[in-house]
Amino acid sequence: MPAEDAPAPRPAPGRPKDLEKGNAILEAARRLFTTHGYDGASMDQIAAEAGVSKLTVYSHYGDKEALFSEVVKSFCEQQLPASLFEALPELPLRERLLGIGRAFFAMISSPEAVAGHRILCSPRMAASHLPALFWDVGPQRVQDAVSRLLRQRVDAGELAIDDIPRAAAQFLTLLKGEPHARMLFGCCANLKHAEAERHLEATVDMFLRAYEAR
Amino acid sequence: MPAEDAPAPRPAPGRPKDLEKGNAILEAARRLFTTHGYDGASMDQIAAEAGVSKLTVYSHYGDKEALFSEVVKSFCEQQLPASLFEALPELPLRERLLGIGRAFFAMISSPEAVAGHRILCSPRMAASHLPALFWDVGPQRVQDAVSRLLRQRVDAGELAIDDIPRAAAQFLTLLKGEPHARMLFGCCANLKHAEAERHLEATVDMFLRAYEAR
DNA sequence: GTCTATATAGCGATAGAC
DNA sequence: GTCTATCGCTATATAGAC
Repeated sequence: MPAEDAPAPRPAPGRPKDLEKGNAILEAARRLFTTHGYDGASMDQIAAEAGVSKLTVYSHYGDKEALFSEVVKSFCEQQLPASLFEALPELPLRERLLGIGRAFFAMISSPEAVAGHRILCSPRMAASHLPALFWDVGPQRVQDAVSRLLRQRVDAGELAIDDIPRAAAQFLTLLKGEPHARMLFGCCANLKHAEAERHLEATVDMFLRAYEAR
Repeated sequence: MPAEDAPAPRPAPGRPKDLEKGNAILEAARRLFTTHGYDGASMDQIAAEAGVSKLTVYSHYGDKEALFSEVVKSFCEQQLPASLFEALPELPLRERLLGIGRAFFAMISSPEAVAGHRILCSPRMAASHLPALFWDVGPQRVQDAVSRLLRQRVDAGELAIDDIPRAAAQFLTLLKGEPHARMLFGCCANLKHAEAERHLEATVDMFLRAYEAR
């Protein structure tokens, strides 16, 4: 007997596949933006890659800039490694800094992160406030977390630092260093594992020579 | 007596105003590329700004990419401060590093240099070999010069450095630092003079604490 | 060698049928 | 809510007159 009174394979007749298609669009946009840049990824390509029509993209996200903004937002939320924000005072300082450095350097070295960096500081974004927004939810949060960690080690007498936020910025700047600059300019493929590890050790060693309590 | 045998107001009848117009095009291109980016500056605008026709631009430089390449080349040649490449061993080390830092930071902080950096690491340039070329004639040359200077001070017993090229890269990385990153992302106008000076001193002090011979 | 006018193509965004 | 077809605009690069 097919007399089911309300089988309702679609619970919400109004907008059945919204979320599904919305996520497909977001993923397609993330892929195409990171591989071809902002101008290089056309709304036609994004719609085709997501398997929907172009107007569906527009009805979900308004326009291209709003779609890109959503991509950046979701990207930042899933990128920051939790290990950066734990104190772990039981670990020796050098090991703790090496751990932070390893996670941070891996994060900024991923092809998607490099591509995102390139887009966000490109001339196309100069008039937008999105880069400044990204700075607050990305680099600034990391820097604050490192400042808190340094503060603890200073209080414990392990470090002698005058200006802690500046030292945190210096540490992160050194971690990026020449390898990250070369990646931005496309001068090299990713570092080999041994080279990256050598870079991390050299960074931590230099930082500790400058700031370790004598 | 007007009997000059070859007055020749035009020495080369074949192409009378070539160099003049060529330089006007180059200057117009430099201005528009640095203010509007690579894609943002159209060949129409460049031709109009230079006071010539668009076809003249094409006949002089071939296509847009070649024109941009010429702009980068001429820009690099006139940007590098000579003071970076002098040894000046009679100056105290800290003053010498501060001088280098001041010149280097001023160079990379100029609106044109920031705009150039943005363009050269933009996704639009990812497929080109121009960024790699720029790296060799720009950052790499500076880094080599700093390496030579550090080598002298190590030989003089003032510094204790294991890996000199890496230390040179660290010094330049620190000089760029957070301020330069913020400029790239458009998070701030130029630093005030006092802030920049404080940044330079903090950089040199940290570098010396890490590498000064004890 | 230089100019005006145009060919060709791609973009973001939208109107109307279902 | 979703799709096909198209508008309006701007770009690079080129053909033909002088």
